[in-house]
Amino acid sequence: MAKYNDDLKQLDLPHIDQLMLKFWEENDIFNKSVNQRPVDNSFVFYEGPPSANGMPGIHHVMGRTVKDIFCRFQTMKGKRVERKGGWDTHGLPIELSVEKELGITKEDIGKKISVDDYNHKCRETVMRYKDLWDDITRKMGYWVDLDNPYITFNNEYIESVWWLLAQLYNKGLLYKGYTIQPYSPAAGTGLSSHELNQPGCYRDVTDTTVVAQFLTKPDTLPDFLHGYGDIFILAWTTTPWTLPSNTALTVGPKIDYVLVKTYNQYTFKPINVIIGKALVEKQLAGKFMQVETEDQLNAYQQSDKKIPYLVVKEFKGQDLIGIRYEQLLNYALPYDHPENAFRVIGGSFVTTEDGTGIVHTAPTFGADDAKAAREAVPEVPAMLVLDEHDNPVPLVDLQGRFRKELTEIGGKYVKNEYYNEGEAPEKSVDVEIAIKLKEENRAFKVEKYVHNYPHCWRTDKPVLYYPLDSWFIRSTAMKDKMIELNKTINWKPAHTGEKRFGNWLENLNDWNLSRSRYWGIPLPIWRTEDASEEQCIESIADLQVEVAKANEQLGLNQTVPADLHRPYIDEVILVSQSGKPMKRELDLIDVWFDSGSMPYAQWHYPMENRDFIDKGTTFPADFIAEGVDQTRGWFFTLHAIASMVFGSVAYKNVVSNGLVLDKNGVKMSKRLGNVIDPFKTLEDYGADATRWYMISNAQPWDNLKFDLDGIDEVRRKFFGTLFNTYSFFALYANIDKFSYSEAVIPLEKRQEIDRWIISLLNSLIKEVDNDLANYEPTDATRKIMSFVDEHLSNWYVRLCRRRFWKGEYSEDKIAAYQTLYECLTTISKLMSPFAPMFADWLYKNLNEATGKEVHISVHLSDFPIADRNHIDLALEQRMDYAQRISSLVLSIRKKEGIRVRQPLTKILLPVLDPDFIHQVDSVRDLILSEVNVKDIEYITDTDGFIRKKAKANFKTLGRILGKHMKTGAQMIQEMDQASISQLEKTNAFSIEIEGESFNLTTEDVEISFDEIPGWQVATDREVTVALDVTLTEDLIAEGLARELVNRIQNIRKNSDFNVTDRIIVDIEKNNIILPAIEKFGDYIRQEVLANQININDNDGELTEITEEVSVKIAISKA
RNA sequence: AGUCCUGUAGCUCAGCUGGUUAGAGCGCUACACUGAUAAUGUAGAGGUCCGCAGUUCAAAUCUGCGCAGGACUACCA
Repeated sequence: MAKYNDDLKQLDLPHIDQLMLKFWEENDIFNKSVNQRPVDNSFVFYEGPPSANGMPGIHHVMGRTVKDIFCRFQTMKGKRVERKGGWDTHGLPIELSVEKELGITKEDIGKKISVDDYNHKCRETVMRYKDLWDDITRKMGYWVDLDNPYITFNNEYIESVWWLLAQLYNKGLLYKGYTIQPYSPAAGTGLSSHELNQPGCYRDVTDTTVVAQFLTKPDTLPDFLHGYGDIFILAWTTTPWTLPSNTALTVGPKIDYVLVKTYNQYTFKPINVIIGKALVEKQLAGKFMQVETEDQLNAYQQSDKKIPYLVVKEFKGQDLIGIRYEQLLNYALPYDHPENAFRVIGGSFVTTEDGTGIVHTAPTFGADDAKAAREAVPEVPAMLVLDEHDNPVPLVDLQGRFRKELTEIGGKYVKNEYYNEGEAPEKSVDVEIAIKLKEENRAFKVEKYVHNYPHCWRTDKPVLYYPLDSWFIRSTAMKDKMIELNKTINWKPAHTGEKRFGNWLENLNDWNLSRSRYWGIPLPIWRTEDASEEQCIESIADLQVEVAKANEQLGLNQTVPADLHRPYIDEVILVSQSGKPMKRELDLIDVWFDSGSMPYAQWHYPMENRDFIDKGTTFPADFIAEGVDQTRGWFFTLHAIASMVFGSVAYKNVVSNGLVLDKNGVKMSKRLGNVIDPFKTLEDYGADATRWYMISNAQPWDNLKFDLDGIDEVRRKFFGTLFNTYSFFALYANIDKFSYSEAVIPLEKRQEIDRWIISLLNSLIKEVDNDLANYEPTDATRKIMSFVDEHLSNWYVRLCRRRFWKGEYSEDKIAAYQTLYECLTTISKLMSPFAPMFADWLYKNLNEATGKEVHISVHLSDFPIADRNHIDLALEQRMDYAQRISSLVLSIRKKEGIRVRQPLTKILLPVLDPDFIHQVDSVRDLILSEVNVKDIEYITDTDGFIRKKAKANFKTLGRILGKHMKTGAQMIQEMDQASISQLEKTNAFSIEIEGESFNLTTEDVEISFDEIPGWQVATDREVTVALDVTLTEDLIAEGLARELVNRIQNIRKNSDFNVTDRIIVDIEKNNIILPAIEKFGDYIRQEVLANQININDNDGELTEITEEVSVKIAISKA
């Protein structure tokens, strides 16, 4: 017969990994596991594409473990779970690494290196670490189809993306518009936030700053500001060149402001100014001096050293909203709704940290400004004027120069840094504007100020925040739909979806799609030069038609390029309806759009596989999982595209997992040298222990403090225990040749303990199934661990050991084998999603010996189904009693210093509830053998023998007693024995508090045992145990007999006897132990498999039996 | 700066809708067990449940304000 594999003498997880990986590959288990499930019963999973441009880290092992668990689980539940791998291949990191490698900068592209060569280099680089990725994927046991991955740079992929963009375009959701972006005039390009975050970009610079006085229009002032004459609002700026573009002032609605009477320090004219209350002292410092009366104020002379000021009024920002003011520098007016400009509006971003608490707002040059202006009702227009072609433009051109509208400063650069060396004027425009304002009594204060300002990493010159032309997706138009759809998604954890993602959707901005780069998906929009006509291409076929049309009408000879990337695609010229040539908009699209398109583009939808999406076979996903950092990344782009193009969610369940930190909770970084090498970890500890540790230690969405010692603990505690249990089983099953060939012994014919562990096992199946269905992997692992360790190993196996090694191959023995076998195979299935290798090793070892199931791998088997009929909660409860009673008895023994091998006569169990006796009686024998006591006696008549005590049940009483709770609890605590008896008998007791009477029932009072005079007592919640510790001669002899058995067994073991060898024992004569041999000789012989015991002198080992007695014992084979 | 998360024993974590001795594992200390043995059991020590205030008869749990750590987003007149 087939034997249970016992090759491994001790647990070696990395070795098991190797065995299983080889087995899986040779037998194509992954594909089989997918293909054996029906096509029409799919569980859709999307793989978020990693970039193979970087090395895989330990956090990838974490993320992929989460994915793998649920995919494997659903597979075992009968679902077909296709797992198409994918690679993210575009984007800035790839460009940067190529540039670094070639030693070039962006400026060199098209000069030192052609765009063509550059893109080729990107294409090569992007898969640099693919082998390492494939390797880690395999070694960690992550099942994903790496043979047919989607790759975002493939033409098919790009074509699908184009189609999606065209859908958006056709719905009017794609538009070209302005947004305020960091812009480098010297380089003539916008900068991404990534580029701004390069080291050294933010630098301290000294700028001329102005606190300007904006003159309010009296008829728009609120009543409380009437009667003071001219009132100015003070606003501070570090960029005076933006003042001509001012169209609003922003206040914080909740901020306190004051009206201050004082004098202008440059013109000495009396003025009234509005300023943030918290900033009065800061702005009116130095030359200024606070006074208390009008007289003191009026007494001011120009020659005085200090300028007095008087605070006359206080109010909230809210009260200022709506005030209109005269334009500060009237070079130009906004072309659009100029009547809505020059007002006070509210904004939440206003602080009183510095400045005046009122923000000069120039929507053309500040993102916050633009936002506040847009949100105001009515909208505040930006300072845009119409150029020669009637296009709206800001007052500063793309080179960073003022437009001609600004007369005397027109044509000048807004920053002196933008001039070529030696050409900068003495006075910057900032200074010129400051002087002008001073002269016009519009400057409250002008001073130099040092602040941190971003610089372009290519030109070293300051960045301008500038409205740039970009292509946008009008996601705001679909905001409500996205919010509504989001509510149907099951987020793990929920708050990531409700709060983090929900808030993000609430505050959604239009999606800036444009990137001025080279390596990415080109925007498929062609335009005429005057932008009057344009076309969005939705497929290669579409492009072919248009190219042919253009060739014909424009007399060209173009073909559709074989590669849809730049620069080839840029050379294609199309023709407009009116016959004009159209060129492609040079932008690439945001790489995030690439990855958000994967549900469709991975199948080259809709050019192929239309049904996959249209019939819902692969859309939406049932499940996706990535790091929380993808909330606004992949999770969003998937959601946005699905919502906008298909009106659907892209995924129904999403797990966002946390970060993997080092063991001290510090982020892993190369610099700190605390990075964990995933390859080495897997090699040292094996994939299963690593995976199990990661999942069981913390919920996936909590950050994981990764500690290698934790993996080792999991290995010892869980895998070690399970391995030992299996080894134990295999050892005896091989001896007895148990191969599950006998008929299944019905549960009712098995022992109580068998039914108990089977009951627990079925409860466990139910729980684990439930947890996995609800994306709660951590709970599931913890429950499996607790079952294996606490119940299976430390109770079932421990108590049943004798059944396996003792006696004939009886029905009871077979029942034990069947029971343990069932537990082990079931555990192998339950754990297989988490620990696929060990689980399969275990399953195969068991199944190959019995041939019970047809599957050659656990991963081809079905997930166990809990059998309700096998769950017996009463049984589970009484076994719990048994465990607790045993534990209490052992603790009394310990306290009394009585060894477990010393038998005792009886346990006393006080009983409150007749059912308790019944329950304990069924597990009586287990308890007695476990604690080596001969009998259990129940005490029901407690009066006078056992004292009871009463304690309030706060939960029920709280409602009845309310504020009298404290007094009531005290009174119940003090109930005497008679009162307790009365309550028990009549189920009624009344107490009186402050004249009020309350009727209590037994439900309101918890009664427990206090003490049994003269006995050793231990209590665990409602269970109380007393132990009779009297020793008789017989008991002592029996105890010694057991000591002898133990010593002889040790000698057997040390002498390397086989478990089945019969022996002869020689024991030196000793009067103390003689009674033990006389009275319990049979017992001893039976236990140690001795044919005879001789009392004689022998040259055996001197062996200590008790502290007082040592005798020589020799054994030999019979 | 905003949004969100986390804060319980030396360490890693449980603690459901508020209920009175706040738990587990590891580690530590002591003892025991020994045909699962590079295992195992029992016991012990170890906690201002981040702080403060509030709601309540009752707060680790609910509310507010802070503090510390982290993530994301935005970058500031």
